[in-house]
Amino acid sequence: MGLSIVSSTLPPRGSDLPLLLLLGFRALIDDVHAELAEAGHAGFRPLHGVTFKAIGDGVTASELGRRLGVSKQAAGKTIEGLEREGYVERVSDPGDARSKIIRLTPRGVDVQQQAFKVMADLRARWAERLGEGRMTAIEDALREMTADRETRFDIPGWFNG
Amino acid sequence: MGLSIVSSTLPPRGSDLPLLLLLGFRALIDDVHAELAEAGHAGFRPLHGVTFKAIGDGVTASELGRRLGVSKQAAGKTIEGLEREGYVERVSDPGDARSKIIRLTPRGVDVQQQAFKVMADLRARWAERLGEGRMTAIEDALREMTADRETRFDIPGWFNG
DNA sequence: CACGATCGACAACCCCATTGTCTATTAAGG
DNA sequence: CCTTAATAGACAATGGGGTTGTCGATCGTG
Repeated sequence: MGLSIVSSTLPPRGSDLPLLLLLGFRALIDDVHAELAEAGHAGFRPLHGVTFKAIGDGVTASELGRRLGVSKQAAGKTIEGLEREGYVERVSDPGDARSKIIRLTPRGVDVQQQAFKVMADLRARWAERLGEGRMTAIEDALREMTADRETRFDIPGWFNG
Repeated sequence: MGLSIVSSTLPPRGSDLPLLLLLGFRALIDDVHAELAEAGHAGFRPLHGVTFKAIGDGVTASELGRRLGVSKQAAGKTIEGLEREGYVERVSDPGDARSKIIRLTPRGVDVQQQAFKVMADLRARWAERLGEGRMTAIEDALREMTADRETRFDIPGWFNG
């Protein structure tokens, strides 16, 4: 009875690397958003972060949908939410009367800058604990192992299937 | 014009650690599921993997809902899907007439074993490329930095908000 | 200037998760 | 025992978020 925690299907040694990467990612993201919440951006979610990355310097709703792996209508809904909270705005494209360009507002840029700063701070804290050598070794290793992969932003659809 | 790729809000050095961890995680998971698809488990999604982890050696629908951070009804729906594909089964709890225990079928155990094996293989491939020393250094570092965090399974709700 | 493609808006639909309610069962205490 | 509070799972009603489909306006190309 007391051994019920020992599964009949023991995972082999070395199979926990994905979990470790996920845990590390989550730890950082959680810390970032805890800080953002204190800075007056409590409604800002991890998903918004990748949306910001997908927006970049400005995109149309259609293009954003493609990048996020959802329909343009779904992207439009996401935009509405961010617009309501004052993070993004939609302006007419002077070069294309059909398009409206979605871009970050000053408030949106502010969150992004703060997020970047917190991430850098957290990275520094990790480096302090691990040593700068080990820290850069990890980053270099991850860069090397993911060099052939393109950065994709369709996280929810990818994970949930 | 040619510089439009340079954003006006440059991310500071070191702020890409979360992205690197996410990319590494995704790379591994994508490779795992590519292999699983070839082994006759094409319908098996990343979300199913964390569900399996949450199921462990057997849980009730209510407990599974709590672990996944969703309602017990939502957990029930997820179970229905996995049941339909033959990965899990629900058996009456001999010790509690109210409960039905959800647990992996032999087919479910098979996917899990294969997934574990592929993960270990991928880890070995990484180690081959990076050197065993750097590989274990990464794992140790990640374990150290996430030691105080508990493993949670509420990924979708956590990320999407 | 004609034609096909694309943008965004609008509408209808659907899936999934949520809350609320119900019955059966369990566990704890008088 | 017997009462009472808590919990498991089934069922129903609701709502949000996503999808497809359609439309007029605009762009690009030949």
